[in-house]
Amino acid sequence: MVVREDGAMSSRVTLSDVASRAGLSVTAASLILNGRAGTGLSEDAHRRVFAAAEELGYRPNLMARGLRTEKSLTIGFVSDRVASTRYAGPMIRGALRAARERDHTMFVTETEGEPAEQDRALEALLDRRVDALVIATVTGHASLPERRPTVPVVLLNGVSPDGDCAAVLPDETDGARQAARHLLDLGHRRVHLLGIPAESDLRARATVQVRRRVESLCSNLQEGGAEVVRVELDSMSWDAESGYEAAGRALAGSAPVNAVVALNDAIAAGAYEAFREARVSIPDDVSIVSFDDDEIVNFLRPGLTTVALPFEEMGRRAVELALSEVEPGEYLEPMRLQVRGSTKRSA
Amino acid sequence: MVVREDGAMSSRVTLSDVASRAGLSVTAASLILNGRAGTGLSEDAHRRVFAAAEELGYRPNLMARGLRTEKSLTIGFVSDRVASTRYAGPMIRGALRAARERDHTMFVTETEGEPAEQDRALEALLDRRVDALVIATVTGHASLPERRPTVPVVLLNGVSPDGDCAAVLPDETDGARQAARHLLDLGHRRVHLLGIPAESDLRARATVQVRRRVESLCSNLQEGGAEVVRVELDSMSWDAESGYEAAGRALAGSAPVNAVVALNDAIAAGAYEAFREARVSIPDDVSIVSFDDDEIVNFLRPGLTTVALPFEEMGRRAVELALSEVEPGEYLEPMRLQVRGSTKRSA
DNA sequence: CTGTTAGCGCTTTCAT
DNA sequence: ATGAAAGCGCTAACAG
Repeated sequence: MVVREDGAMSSRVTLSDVASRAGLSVTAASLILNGRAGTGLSEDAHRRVFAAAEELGYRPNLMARGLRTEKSLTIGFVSDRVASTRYAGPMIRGALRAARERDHTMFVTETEGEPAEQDRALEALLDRRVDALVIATVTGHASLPERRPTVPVVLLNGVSPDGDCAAVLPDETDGARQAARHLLDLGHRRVHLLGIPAESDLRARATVQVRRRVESLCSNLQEGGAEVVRVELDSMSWDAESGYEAAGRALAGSAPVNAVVALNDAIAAGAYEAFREARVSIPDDVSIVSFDDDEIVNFLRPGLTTVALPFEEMGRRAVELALSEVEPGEYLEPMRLQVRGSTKRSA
Repeated sequence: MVVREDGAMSSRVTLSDVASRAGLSVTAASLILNGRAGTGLSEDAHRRVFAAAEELGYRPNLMARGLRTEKSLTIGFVSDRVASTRYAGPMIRGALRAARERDHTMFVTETEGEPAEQDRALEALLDRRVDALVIATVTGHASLPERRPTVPVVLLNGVSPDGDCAAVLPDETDGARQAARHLLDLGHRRVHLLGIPAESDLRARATVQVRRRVESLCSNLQEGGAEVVRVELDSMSWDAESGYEAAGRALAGSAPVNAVVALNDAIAAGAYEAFREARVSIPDDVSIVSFDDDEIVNFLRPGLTTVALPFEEMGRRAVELALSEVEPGEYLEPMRLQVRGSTKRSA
């Protein structure tokens, strides 16, 4: 078929090349290279096969193997905009690490939020016989295709409408508890919540993550005896612009602003700006804690105390669960409070 | 083999299922579904095959096809830390889009800068018979394995030591020219360069991109009749911290600071902070232009005028080149000056 | 202890 | 105008 032994015209070394060089059948070579136990093949045969494989630089053709074994050693990672946003990196990194540790390679696709794109992506992945699927979302709203894939599926940072799918989520309830506890421990008894969605939005549009964050924040602060001042946002988007605006409104309000929980880091960044302009010092005049531990906090002075989203661990977890064909249900990953310079004991 | 026709126990619909339902041979079914021209198969046969495929929900097994055709319709994307950094998103996104348009699915791997990891990743990808490889770097230093892969390879944002490989790079020379031109056009005749590497570093450690950026900046400014003040960084890293420090040093220097080029956005962000503290107004007292158009510029006020790195286009380009088996050489992607509020006509 | 044989699902000559 | 048969590279019964 192909001129071998000297590289000339050789396309790629195949198992039968190894076998013939070792003077054995392909079967024997296969058994030995796959370390199959209980096949009484001689020590010598082992040596010869390994030597031949080594010398020839043999590498198995995983498409061929997969065709036979029904295992491709690949996993599919489908995301809405994960590859694009700041949040994305850590999720993908965690997933990649977990996949690599298990000798799997990961396909990454991005659907840009289009459900039709998601269907296409899933088809493409299934056509390539991925062993498992991770469906990630940054918006928090996951959707599954009508016809359920035949391979294990794990949702990453989102829940399925029907909930009959494994879903990896941050433990927002506990994360928010930590934020509340932190301010209470510092002696604060009045807390402005920056970026609370309107009640109607909270019920209708907010993700379950946000809902839990808000609820846990309120209940923990109130139980701790603190007054809670809700400051809603003008726009629905949690960005620096609206954080700036909301903080300004808070300062103009009747209740003095001494402690603030920003619903995410971008809002906090905007609030920093507003406080600076108003000559309100962080943390002397006001303590501020927020959520995410976004990369942008590196640009804030003083350092922002924030509850980190455990995206990397989540990504890793999702792959682990997917490859172990786990049962449906929620898998919560702990959030961790990062204490930095923006919070201080109440005067 | 498998009970079909009613879904019970069926693993997945195969081409022979389609063929038998259409009352034809697999050959015919294959020919028809692949739209092979010149095979005089009847109109009716076509109809029956398409109908059968549709009804059964047939999807080809791409591993099987690939085994036969030696084409996997996949491409491998190997990166040092692309999936983790802010720069990464756009590169991956561009690559993903280009791949999708060409019906390819993309494997993504991350080597975390370890050469050994890169070798492992390349092996894994080659074992899965990717049709092409894109090797991306954010550090700008690409390295290729000893034994060159047999599939087309394109370097993304890096050059190979030996240069005998296609490489996609930003057109730094022209980007820097635009930045210089912009300040000159605004009437500035003294420009502080923030973040210039020391001469020795520039020669030894800097990437070709940085070298071109610096050289083009200097030569264009000088040709335009401007005085150039080089402000080096304390540390080698281009971050906000060192930008802050360097800007402070510039202000303390003898030459008044009226126009600044920061070598990247992070440095610019640090400079913003230093200027603010020194009560130096941007853009009234000082104009500032930088490079990258990083996401962080969203948090800066006034908006930062910056020369955008065309990462998305570069990612797209790399995939396009890889799939068209292009020749070695440099492929430059144009950079674009984004004018925002940080630059103003010289007083 | 080792080899023969039969596929995995697909494409592709080559016959008919 | 259609089908039989071979084979991509691998694994896994089943015989010797």
